[in-house]
Amino acid sequence: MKISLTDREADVMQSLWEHGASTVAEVRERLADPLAYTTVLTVLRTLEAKGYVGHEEAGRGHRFFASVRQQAARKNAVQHLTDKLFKGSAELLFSHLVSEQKLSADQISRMRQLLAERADEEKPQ
Amino acid sequence: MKISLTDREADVMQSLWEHGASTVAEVRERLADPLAYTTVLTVLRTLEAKGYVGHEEAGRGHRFFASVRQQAARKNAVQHLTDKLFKGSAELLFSHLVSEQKLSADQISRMRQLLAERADEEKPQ
DNA sequence: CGCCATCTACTAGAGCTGTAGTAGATACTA
DNA sequence: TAGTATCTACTACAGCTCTAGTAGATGGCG
Repeated sequence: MKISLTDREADVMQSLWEHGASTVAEVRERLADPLAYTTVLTVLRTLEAKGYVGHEEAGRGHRFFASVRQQAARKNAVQHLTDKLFKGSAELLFSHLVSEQKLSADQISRMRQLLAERADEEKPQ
Repeated sequence: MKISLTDREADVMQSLWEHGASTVAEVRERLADPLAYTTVLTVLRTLEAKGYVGHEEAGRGHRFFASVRQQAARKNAVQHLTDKLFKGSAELLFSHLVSEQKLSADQISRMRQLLAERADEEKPQ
């Protein structure tokens, strides 16, 4: 499944991924920007129409929940970025990250650790 | 300067970054999708209005050129993605890349190399 | 019971994106 | 020079994004 989120949709999905099934009011409270109640509802409806969110009855109102995993959305977005600006090369994106982002020594060492583990998996003995 | 490109704009910019100053016809030929001449021109005009592209007279027509660097556009895009889907953490994006993208042993070793160099710079002795 | 708060559904409108047509200028070509 | 190709400028329009208002249902409170 192809997942593509607009900026605002990403904000809302983030809220659902982090806090689980939520009412409109709850999502709204958590958003950094002050939006009208109906605005948040509209975004949720759009997300539902796209199939990324579902809802269940909950007393007076609805409770919305993410029906796609964050991992999947991330993967799609990274793929898209890679295609559009890094000629489809994840490695290019990677080296951009390493050279452009200001990384602390700690971060670098954690990344090296990750890669080392990864390399071990690839080539067990 | 904040750079934000739509999908189609990114295609066009890519063409300019790769091949340097170009006429509309040249850009058009290079695009993967078959677009009308005027469509390409419109995109270039939009890019110019946004300040990402400039042009100079060239005989009968114009020759357009990128006036922002690819590096800058990439940085902006990565930053945006990081903010929207990775809670602002470049490290999180990184570990996603390592664990989700299918990387060859070669790629992993090149990445490790990169990080090793980087680590040396951080902590010279 | 009548009022107020809360909620969803529907509607709306401005701005951006993507694509392209038409008009008019210009230049090459027979 | 008349015709054709090429180019830019201007206009257009559908679809998406973002935001929010209005109407109408429903439930709690005094």
